[in-house]
Amino acid sequence: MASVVNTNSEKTRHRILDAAEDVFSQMGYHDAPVEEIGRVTSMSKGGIYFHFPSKEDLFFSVLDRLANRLESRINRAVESAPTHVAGAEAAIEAVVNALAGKRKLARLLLLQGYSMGNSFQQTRARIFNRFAGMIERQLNLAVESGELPPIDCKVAARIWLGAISEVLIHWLYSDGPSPQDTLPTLRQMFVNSLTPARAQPAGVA
Amino acid sequence: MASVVNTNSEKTRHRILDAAEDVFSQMGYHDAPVEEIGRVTSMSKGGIYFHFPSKEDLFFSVLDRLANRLESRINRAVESAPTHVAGAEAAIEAVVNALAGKRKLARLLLLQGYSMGNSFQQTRARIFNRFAGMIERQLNLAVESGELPPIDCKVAARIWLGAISEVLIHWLYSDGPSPQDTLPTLRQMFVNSLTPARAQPAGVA
DNA sequence: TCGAACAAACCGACCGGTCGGTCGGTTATG
DNA sequence: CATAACCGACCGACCGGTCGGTTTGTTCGA
Repeated sequence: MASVVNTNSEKTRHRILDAAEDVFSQMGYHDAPVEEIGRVTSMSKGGIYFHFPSKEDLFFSVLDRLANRLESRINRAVESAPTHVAGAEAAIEAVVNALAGKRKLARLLLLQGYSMGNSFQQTRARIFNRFAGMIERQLNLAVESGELPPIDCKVAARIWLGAISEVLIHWLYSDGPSPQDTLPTLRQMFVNSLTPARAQPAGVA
Repeated sequence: MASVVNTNSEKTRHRILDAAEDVFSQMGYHDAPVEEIGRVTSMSKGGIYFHFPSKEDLFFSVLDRLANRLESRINRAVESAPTHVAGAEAAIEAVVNALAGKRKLARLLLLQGYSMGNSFQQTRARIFNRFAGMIERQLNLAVESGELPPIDCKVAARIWLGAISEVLIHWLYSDGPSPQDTLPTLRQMFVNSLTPARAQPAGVA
């Protein structure tokens, strides 16, 4: 959170980014006219285009800022975990905790970009790869240190990234209870999935 | 697969749906002009609007048809499974198998709708709920029959729906190998996640 | 068997509205 | 007074949907 250059211009940039975060998360990329962001910022469209070269660029900046915040939060959670498995667990938990209760940010990160069309896919992939990579790294460490039996950490990370993402999205769509309620189950299944099961109780062939 | 009324009109509807499937999956909802679907169908925009009341309606029809096909495919897979756990497993596998190698359909189902904006969310939720419900039902049966210890089947189904969805999406973005290669890991982790783990090998607190 | 009469299917020019981006001009700032 | 910051009218392109009109198919009476 350093590197905050307090130029006036820099402050305005932040004001615009804040407003864009709101507007994009509520209306989605496509349905959010730049003028609306101007309205929230009390600034004209031209003013915004003075600070950002294009609407796409503005949106990407918003996403990057959000992803960075989330990433450092995850890192903090991972670092204070006692084991590597616990680290991976903590990473997952951190994402859920960070986005639960903040519908706006969750919507923004998980849904509202797609309306940009195919040029969004690259960015979506980049962001998800970052998070998948963080989980994967923890799993790899856990395997190397003998905490876990050898598994395909790449796929495992992807699976669990998808799991939390879908849990969050489902929460966004259906005004259900907080996704934090699912954390016990999520945690349990996560740990189980990484370690070989006992022999099945009474399974048929 | 019955109820195929061979009216000429009905045939044209199908032709349009086929074309729309192609066009939407390649360009996404928003970036696909109705005229483009007309071009593929060798029909004018007006002609298409004679058969469908709106672009949205057309898109929903395409999605429904696809979801129905997928659902019956899953049902067939589930029915021929020996146990309920195997049934859930088969459901997951069926989705992956059905969409692997068919990028077009996968893109359509998993990505290209979002560009419609907020009115898509309802439909997305409906479709995903259908599939989550199918998995959930199998898990419930497995718990009731004693194949599985009691677990939160709703959340578990959601988790695994998210897992396969993310695996597929990742495949769509990165020109990686077929997602069928991940099936062994997917299967293994799925089964493990449902049954309690052995005591951890050497875990710290 | 033919063709008038009617309807279903289809055409494509056009309308209306939106919105990203531009640019000449105006106001703050140092 | 020079430069950065900002304004907002305007341009140009796009596209969903409409509608008057043409074509194609069907029916039915003579």
